[in-house]
Amino acid sequence: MKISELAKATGLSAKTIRFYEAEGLIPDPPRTGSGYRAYAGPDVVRVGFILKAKRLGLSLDEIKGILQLHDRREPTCMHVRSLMEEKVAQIETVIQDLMGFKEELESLSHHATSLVDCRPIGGNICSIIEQSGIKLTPSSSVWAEPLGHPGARS
Amino acid sequence: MKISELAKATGLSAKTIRFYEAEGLIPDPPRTGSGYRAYAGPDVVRVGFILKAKRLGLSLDEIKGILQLHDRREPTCMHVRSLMEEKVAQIETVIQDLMGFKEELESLSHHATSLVDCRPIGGNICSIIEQSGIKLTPSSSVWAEPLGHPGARS
DNA sequence: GTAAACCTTCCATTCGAATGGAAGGTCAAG
DNA sequence: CTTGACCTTCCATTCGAATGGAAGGTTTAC
Repeated sequence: MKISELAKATGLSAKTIRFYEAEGLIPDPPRTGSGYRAYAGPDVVRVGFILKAKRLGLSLDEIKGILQLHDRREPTCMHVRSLMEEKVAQIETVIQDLMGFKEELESLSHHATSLVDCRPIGGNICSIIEQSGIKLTPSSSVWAEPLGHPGARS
Repeated sequence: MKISELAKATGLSAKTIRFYEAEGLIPDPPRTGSGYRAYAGPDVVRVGFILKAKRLGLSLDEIKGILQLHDRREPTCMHVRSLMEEKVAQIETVIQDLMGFKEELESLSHHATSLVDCRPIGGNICSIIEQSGIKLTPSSSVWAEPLGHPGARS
C-alpha cells in the first residue's frame, strides 16, 4: 500500500499522513527499494483511530499520548476515560458561558431595536456596543480558548 | 499621552496598541518632536470600543469594518445589529452541537464503565474510542471553527 | 554625566493542524 | 523513450491575535 492508497482509504491527503508521521502519531513505515512508504492493514486501523479520536475532540497531542501507551502495551482505557470526562466538563463550562453570552447579545439586540436614534451618542462610536453591560474587568473574551482545541480547521 | 499611558488606561500593552495601529484599527497618531506617539481622549474611547466589541465576539476584522463605517461618518448600527444577530445564530448552532456531542461523550463514558475487559479488542487500539458511534462521514470535528473566532488567546 | 525607564522600527515566533510548492527520483503505459 | 502520475525531501505559509527581542534613540532623575 503506497501513501496515496492509505490516503484514499482514510480520506486524508498524503501530505497529512506524512505530517502525522512527522508528529509521531504513525510509526515510520518500511520502505520499498525506491524509498516509497509501504503501508499495511494496521496502519489503516491506526489512522482510523486517530480520526475518530480527533472527532471526539482530542488534540493530536492527546491522541499521541494514547498511542504511546498503546505502543508500550500499557492499558489505555483509564487514561482515555479521564480525558473524556475532562472534555465533558469543559464542554459544560463552554455551554454555560455561551448561553449566558447569548442572553447578553440578545438583550443588546433588543435594546438596539428600541433605540430611536441609531447613531453614536456623545463622543462614542456605536451605542449598541458601548451602551452594553459588557465588562472589561478580567480582559479576555468568552471565546477565549474553549477546549484547548483552538484553531481546529477541519 | 504616550503609548504606555494609553496602554495603562486601556489595560493593553504598548505592543498591542502598535499592533492595532498597524492593523488599521487605530489611526496613526500625531508624533512628538522625537517621534513618540501622542494620544488623546478619543483614542482611549476608540480602544475601549475595540475591547468591548472584542468581548462581544467580534473579530478584529469585523471591528475594523465598523470603525471604517464610523470614520466615513456612515451609520454603523444596522451593520452592527446584523453582525450581532449572526453571532447569536452561530452561538445557537454551537450550543446545539456541543450538547449533542456531550451526550455522545457521556454515553461513551458510561459504556466504558461497564466494559469488563478494558483492553484493545481484536486489532484495534482503544475500544472506548473505536466502539463509539462516531461517524467519520463528513470529516471534520464538532469543534471545527465555531465562530470565525478560532485561536482567541486573551 | 550616566543609568534607568521609556520610546522607535523591524523581524521572528507562538499556538495547532495542516497545506503549498519547489526540485528531483521512479514507475507504468503507449 | 517520453509523458504523466506518482513518490521523495525540505522549507515556507496559512489563520488570528498578538508577543519576543534586537538595535538603537530620548527623556528623566539623581
